[in-house]
Amino acid sequence: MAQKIKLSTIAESLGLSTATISLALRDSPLVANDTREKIKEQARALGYIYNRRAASLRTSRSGIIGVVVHDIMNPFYGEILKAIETELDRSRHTFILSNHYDSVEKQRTFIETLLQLGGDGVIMSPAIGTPIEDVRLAEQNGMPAILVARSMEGVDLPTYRGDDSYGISLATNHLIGLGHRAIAMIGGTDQTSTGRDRYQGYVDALHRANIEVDANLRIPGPRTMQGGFEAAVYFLSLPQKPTAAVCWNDLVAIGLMNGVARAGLVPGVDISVTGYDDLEQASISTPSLTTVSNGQAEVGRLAARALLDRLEGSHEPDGIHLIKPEMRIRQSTGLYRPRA
Amino acid sequence: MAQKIKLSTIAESLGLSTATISLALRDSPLVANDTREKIKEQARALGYIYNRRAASLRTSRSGIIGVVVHDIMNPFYGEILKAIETELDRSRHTFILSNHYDSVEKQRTFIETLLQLGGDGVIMSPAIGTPIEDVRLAEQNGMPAILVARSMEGVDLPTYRGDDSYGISLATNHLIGLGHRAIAMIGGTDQTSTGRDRYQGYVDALHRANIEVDANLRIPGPRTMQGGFEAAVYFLSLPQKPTAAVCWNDLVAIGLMNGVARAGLVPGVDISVTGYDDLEQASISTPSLTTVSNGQAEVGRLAARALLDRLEGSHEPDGIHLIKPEMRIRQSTGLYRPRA
DNA sequence: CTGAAAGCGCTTACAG
DNA sequence: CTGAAAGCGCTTACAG
Repeated sequence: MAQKIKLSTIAESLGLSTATISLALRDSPLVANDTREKIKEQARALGYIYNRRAASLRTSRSGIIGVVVHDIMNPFYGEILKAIETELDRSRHTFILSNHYDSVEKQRTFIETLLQLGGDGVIMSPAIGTPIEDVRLAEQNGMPAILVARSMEGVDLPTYRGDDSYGISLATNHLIGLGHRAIAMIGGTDQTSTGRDRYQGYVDALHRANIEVDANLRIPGPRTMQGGFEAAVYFLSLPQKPTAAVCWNDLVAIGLMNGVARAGLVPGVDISVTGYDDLEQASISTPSLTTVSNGQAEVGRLAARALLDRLEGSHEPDGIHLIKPEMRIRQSTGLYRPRA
Repeated sequence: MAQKIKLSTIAESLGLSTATISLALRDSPLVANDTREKIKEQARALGYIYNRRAASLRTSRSGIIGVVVHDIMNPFYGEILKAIETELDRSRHTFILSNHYDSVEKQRTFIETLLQLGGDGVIMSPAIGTPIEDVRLAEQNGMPAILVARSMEGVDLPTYRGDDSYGISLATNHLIGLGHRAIAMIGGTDQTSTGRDRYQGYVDALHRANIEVDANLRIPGPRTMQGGFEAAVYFLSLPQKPTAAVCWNDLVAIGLMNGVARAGLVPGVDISVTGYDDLEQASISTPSLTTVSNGQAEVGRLAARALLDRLEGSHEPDGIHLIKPEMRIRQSTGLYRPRA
């Protein structure tokens, strides 16, 4: 590797000062047009690489934004990230990504690393059990935080997520409308706000239809395709003989349908199944999945915008911003028919 | 936010010099045990945050490693990334991730950003059409590059990927062994080394079995579940009435099976389908997918190790390191039976 | 075992 | 419109 090119290299080669070079490269109107062009030309010719660390040490702005979610391999988060990426790209921010796999430790390490790098802000879907201090750590060191997909009690941060309780009630009502009565709820956990809200939405919908809530019809836990697949056997063996399942998300629903099919029953005919999220693969599963659109793209876009606005000084109101979910009716749900 | 705590803050509060503080925090043996403990204690008490930008400006090592692949939402890359993450985590490196979506521009912007941040190295799955200069740009500025999943002609970089030609021949031979003769190849592109190698492996396997290669049985393009799903109609309408399909990857295969099922045929019985990659979802699709394990985890792990080794000065040999693929036989392939 | 001083490569008032 | 100088917060020889 050749001699390192820096501002002073360019300055000397042109007989100017580093101040002028610096200003020119950042398109300051303080530099004459001719000079600016000459400087940019020379920078290109020499293969100059801007040293952001030096700049950011001086300005205390790094252009780095951190994003930490449960698992980027989960397409639900993937779709949120894609929207965030699109939004940040156009503002020339670099984003640093991490999974926390619901480990509070891993999440804290990430926040600390981000602070060390001088991150300008962080978008997070907080890990289960995140202590308030960990979020405060960011804020107190001048790094604003925005929450996505999950809320946190006791902090007043801008939070963008779907209206889970309403969304799950759409799915539950849809099944009730088709004549189902023994409706199981599969997946999710009480440890997240999302989990509690969805279960509550399901319970409320049943109540409104005067259907007794049977706690044994709740199968908590599964959040993945594998989880849904494995839950199928247990689901089918329930003595209540449920004819429908409200699933935690599309992955669980698709896994469950595969499990049901493997057991010789036909999903959408013998067993009605709803998903949640409306992932890209929901419409092409077999049968195509009736689900609830959860507005991931909107969540990501709004969260990124909110953070960028904050960095520019304009202060969006704090608190929870709920995205309205929408029903997507496809082939995985059908009229009630009793189990053989 | 309170007063910024820096080394000198700690130094003054303890009546020591910043040099001592710096050494103590990094566990230098030059500092007495008692002093070190006192310093660490005080750093914690004051809520000191290490400024990596300042340190890296001085040492010209940032602890940042960049990773750029086609699309992190594709589980194939997701599995590679997960392995890289695991490996880098234990060496306390931060990794910056980006998709290039096969845009050479986006990829170059990423490399430039990484250089500006003083990245220590980069792991990349090069975008289609990547010019050699873009990779050289990294190397010439002291940022070693490692390639994964795709090779590049004309550069002598360490490259980790599966043996595609051999892998696809395993799948093709398996179908031939079941009695299939009209075997289509669905998906992929001649624009990547992987695409060319896989097609070649398929052609070679047919030749070896004295089966004439029919160019019309190749349906290039699809790389996603959606793509496989959409290809199903065309595939089923081919006048050669193929009874089997070697798919570009698991996603295409699963999409195709869904499309085949939607058309009223039974995948694994009427139409045999093989995938590639052995993603987690391959074993739980309906029917479970016969596929080729592509060693993603191994690719990611080895690539990360190779980069870390290089950063520590030991020089692994350059060139292509092929991971041996393995056949996974499941339910999506069955004995030949003529199409109705 | 600890300290004083220089320097990493920028940007930003301040002069002119 | 351009330049000289200070300083961002570290680390690293060099002294003692």
